[in-house]
Amino acid sequence: MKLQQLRFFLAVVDNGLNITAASERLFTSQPGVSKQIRMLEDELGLSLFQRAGKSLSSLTPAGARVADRARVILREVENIKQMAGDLRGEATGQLSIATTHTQARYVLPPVVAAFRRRYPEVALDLHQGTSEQIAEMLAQAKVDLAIATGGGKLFENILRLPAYCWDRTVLVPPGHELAGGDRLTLRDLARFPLVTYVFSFHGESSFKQAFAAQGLEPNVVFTARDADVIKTYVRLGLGVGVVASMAHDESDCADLVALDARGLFPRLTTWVGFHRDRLLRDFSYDFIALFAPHLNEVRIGAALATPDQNTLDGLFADVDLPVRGGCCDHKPKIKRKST
Amino acid sequence: MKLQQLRFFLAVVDNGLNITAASERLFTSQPGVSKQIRMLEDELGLSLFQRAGKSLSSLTPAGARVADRARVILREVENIKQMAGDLRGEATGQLSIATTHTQARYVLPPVVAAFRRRYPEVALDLHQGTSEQIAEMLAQAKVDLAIATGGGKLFENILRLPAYCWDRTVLVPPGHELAGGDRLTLRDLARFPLVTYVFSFHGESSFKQAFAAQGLEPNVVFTARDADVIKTYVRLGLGVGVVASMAHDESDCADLVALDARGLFPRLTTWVGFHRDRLLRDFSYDFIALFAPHLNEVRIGAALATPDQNTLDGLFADVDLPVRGGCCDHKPKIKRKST
DNA sequence: GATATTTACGTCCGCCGTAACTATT
DNA sequence: AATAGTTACGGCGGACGTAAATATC
Repeated sequence: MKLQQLRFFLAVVDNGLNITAASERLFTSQPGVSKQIRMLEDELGLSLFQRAGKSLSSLTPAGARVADRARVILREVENIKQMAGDLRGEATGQLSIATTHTQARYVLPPVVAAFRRRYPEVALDLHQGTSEQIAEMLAQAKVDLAIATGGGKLFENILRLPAYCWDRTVLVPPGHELAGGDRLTLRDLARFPLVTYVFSFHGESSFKQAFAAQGLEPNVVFTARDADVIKTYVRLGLGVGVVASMAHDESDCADLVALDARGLFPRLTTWVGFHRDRLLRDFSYDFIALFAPHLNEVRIGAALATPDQNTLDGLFADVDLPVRGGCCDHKPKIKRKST
Repeated sequence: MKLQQLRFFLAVVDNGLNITAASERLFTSQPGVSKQIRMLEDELGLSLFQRAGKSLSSLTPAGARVADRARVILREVENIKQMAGDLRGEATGQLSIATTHTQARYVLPPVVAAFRRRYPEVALDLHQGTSEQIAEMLAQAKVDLAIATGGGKLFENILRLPAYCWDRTVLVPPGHELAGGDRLTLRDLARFPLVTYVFSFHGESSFKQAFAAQGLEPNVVFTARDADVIKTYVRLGLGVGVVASMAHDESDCADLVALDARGLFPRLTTWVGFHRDRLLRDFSYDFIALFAPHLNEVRIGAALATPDQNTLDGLFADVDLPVRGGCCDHKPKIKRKST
């Protein structure tokens, strides 16, 4: 058994059982892939694929089990290579991060800037996408880290570490009836056409739930993937904007009025996540620490030692997660232990 | 990186950093091993060994970490091969078991006989040794299963499944003062010279503790590794024998009197254990089930899913472990659930 | 007929083993 | 001197790529 045989085999599995596609991704010839797979099958003495004539129609049960094990092997090979880079003391390499527009546009810029200063030799790839796309990229190991909010079942086998919390902020044009009024209520909001994020599977559904809990039905007239688009339409007077608190910054103050919506909607937690079994480069952990200083080596080590995501909360009991918002950022602080 | 390079590397590590010894074990030439290791080091860009001139003096920290990962890889390769044997539906192969004399001589014979009837094509290797030797063989993956009693820290990373319980039996020659007397006490035993097992690190120390708890000091005049030797000396009138209850069978009744020692010493549990991460052949699980019928696929699966040996007890809460003794064997039974 | 896989075959890299050499005791 | 490891080198197997054949749609 050769590592290459396993690599070829998995490439075929991951490319819809298409040997030609797999060979192209592997930058090798198609007959070579075909042959190595036959040789692997011969050595193991079993068929990995169900064949319909010449083409592969499906994985056999045996093939599926071999594929699972093969993934472990190739992951560990990858881990050794990553480790070697760190042990050589090199600060070169690549760090790929999947995240949402809000993070990439409003939260990560200073983090990325600091990271690039510290690691000028590391190529940083920021992949932007929906929760589903982020989960997909992480599952396929196309990215090292994910930074997102909510997500529930999408992120199985992913270690998610809480980074910070945020609320929503309501944006209206200057002079709008809601501007300068009393403390905002959901009832107020329900009276106006709303402009907010596209509803995805993840936490955003809490938007509608908050209204429903008070017997209200929000009048959402327009949704967009990112806050910049939402703001544009709010400026046009199309409606009242509801965005993530981080998405409101000083530059908006000129022509938009931000209203505090804390308490109206449930507070959300943005996390940074990665595959439990994939070893990250040292600089990746540094990136995480730059992004969320409480996520230091010790805490991440403890989190990795916790087998289950659900029992992880206790680890962060002593951390007062920072709450981020355009005008009220504050640094994370560690709770004093109650005596 | 090639699997062979990892294999060569680990062989050197496991042979006292002696390349020649490693090459012999690998049935290949010494320069080949030397070269492949250099190539692995070149590819990873780091030294795996600390070299003193030409010879290897120690593993570098990097080498140690690579070795750990490499072991995972080769173990998974091994697992794939084992799995292939099962998936082919073959009932051929090898099953190596490390165990103690008592098990091999008194407990396993009927199990082995039944196993051999069912799997005539499987070569069964029984390796007999002390607890320490058994732990060693299991740790080095020289055996698939271990069957032993006690052992505490010796068996880290080993999944130990309780198989049955046993007490000690006291053996005396016919006509001995203790024969036919009242219920035996430790005080009685302490009055006579005793013949029992060699004290090892494991549960046997409970022997002395039982006496010490009553302020008694046993007079052990002779110790042996196995019950047959002990019986021989008891027959010679050298002293009173204290053996595992399984070690007394009908053939002894002619010239030895067995006295029930239940309650005098703590009850011991014999377990069957194997490496958590090593995949066993199907017939190995069948062997376990033959040995301890309550250790069926479901329970072993549940035990494998339990990350920690210490939290494993709950899994067997509903099992009434059989107690084995020369004259009072009984089958395991499942406790009725209390309503 | 277009697409996809296997078979066939020639090239070349790289692994292996022998032999000679070097360092260490 | 004996033991252990590296360097040198020739043989050979096997991996790869091109080209042709074959099966599938």
